[in-house]
Amino acid sequence: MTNERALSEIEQLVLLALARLNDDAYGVTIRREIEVRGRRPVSIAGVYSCLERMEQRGLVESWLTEPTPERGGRAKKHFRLTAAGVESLVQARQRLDRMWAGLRIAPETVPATARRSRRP
Amino acid sequence: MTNERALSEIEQLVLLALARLNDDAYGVTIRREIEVRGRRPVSIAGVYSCLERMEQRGLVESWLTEPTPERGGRAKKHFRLTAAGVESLVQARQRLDRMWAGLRIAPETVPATARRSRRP
DNA sequence: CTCTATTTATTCTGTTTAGAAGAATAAATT
DNA sequence: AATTTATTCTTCTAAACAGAATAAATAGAG
Repeated sequence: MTNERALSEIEQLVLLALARLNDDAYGVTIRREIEVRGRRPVSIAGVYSCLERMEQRGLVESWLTEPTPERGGRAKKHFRLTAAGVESLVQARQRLDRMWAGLRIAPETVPATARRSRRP
Repeated sequence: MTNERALSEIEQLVLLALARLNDDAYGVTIRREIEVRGRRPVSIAGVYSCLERMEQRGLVESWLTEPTPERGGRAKKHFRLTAAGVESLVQARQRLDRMWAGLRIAPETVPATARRSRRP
């Protein structure tokens, strides 16, 4: 059945980029989305090898599109989420939600000075 | 800018386990927390090497505690978050929040098992 | 019109190291 | 000595990086 292996951080970010980019998701735009919105530097080779890996696992699927009439506008390899990809993305999110649930340090309440925990 | 390296998934989970376990955080309990709450199998060697790595980066700190009067209760190496650890944890969370923001696939709307914790 | 330069996009090569699996070791109690 | 809890060690695979190479398109000089 579906491989239960957890997603690495980059795998999560790539899947999330796919979810946002919709029809415009290919190597370069995926990388840009992660770097701009995620503020997370990532190598282009890392993005591609990650995509290839996830395609083999059935989390994403790809197809070639026609060249576009612009400089360097060669045919692109586009990607989209599969149902399994969406599911494992949601599971990764739920896992983190469970781990965060009830913790005193919450992202919205922490400025830069996190309160030290007291002894119970 | 982002001179700090991003956290891997396991690094995040270990830091979150530390945040919850407070004074009771050491190799075995950290692993258990991740496996039970995170439902994420992780090797014990992975936990320790992750901890060592993060200690060198200043994200956690450790100290040895006294043996306890129970079978196998040898001295344990306890860990706690540093301020830098809290900060990078929060940044990792905020990064994912930004990536998730506004996506139509939301954890609470997708599969049947999604249920927010009751906590007003 | 042709040939080279430039741009966008992907793939390849080599390297480092995170993390898994499992054995080995350490230190406590029974 | 045997058992239990805890940590460390050894070996191995593959994820991710850096950077070069390649591919395919248009632009521009002549």
